[in-house]
Amino acid sequence: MSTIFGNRLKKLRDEKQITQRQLASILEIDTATYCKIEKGDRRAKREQVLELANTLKADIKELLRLWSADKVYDIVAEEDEAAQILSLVAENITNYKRQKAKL
Amino acid sequence: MSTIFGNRLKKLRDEKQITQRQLASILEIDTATYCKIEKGDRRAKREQVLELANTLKADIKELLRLWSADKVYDIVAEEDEAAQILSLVAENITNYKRQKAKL
DNA sequence: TTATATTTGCCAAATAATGTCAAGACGAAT
DNA sequence: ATTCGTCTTGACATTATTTGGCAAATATAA
Repeated sequence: MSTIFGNRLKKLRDEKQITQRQLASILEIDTATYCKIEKGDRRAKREQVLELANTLKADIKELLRLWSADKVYDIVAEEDEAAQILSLVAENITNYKRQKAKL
Repeated sequence: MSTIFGNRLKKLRDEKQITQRQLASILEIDTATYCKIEKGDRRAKREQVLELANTLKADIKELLRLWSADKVYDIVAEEDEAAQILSLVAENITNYKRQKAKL
């Protein structure tokens, strides 16, 4: 699994000098689970991302972006035309927005 | 759910004048299930995509691309910074490839 | 209407994801 | 070398999500 989010999380945690145990406690999960989130073995829940951003005084939008990126990465990394898939999706998103705006 | 793949599938099927029932039979699934795949209510399995491409004489890579795109779309469509997420992933893919090439 | 094709809702089975526990590994002391 | 605290890993139970089938409903033709 991808660790775009986890790596950032660890960096933030190191900067703030907080232990995994402390964060785990705030999220009300086992330290093992938190560890896995940081290592990319488990996915954080959306609400947990918000809680983490809050606790670490980090940019919520940035963390959510990284968190989503991990999910996307895991899907396209397995495909050989990853870049093309991404632009295809970008296209569709744009079209959808354009359509929505027209209404 | 997204229908990038399903729409293409229907188009191909219409062109070839094949019924859902026929395709369902080839995939060895219920027609209802096939219907859902086309409508985007169910996700086809990877092997089913291959089988479909084969049966419809369509470009396997194209179908796989659309199929993956659906999965990605569903993830980023919920986020407000979808485009940024996509480019972030594209970046990471590139970096990874570059790293891999260096070895 | 009658026949065929497509679609929907609901349920059970299969699969995947999440979390905990217990045990192990690593470092920095002492 | 042992102790202490932190971090990591693996196996397992629990939960959530996904999948497929059945039956009924709704089109679409003929």
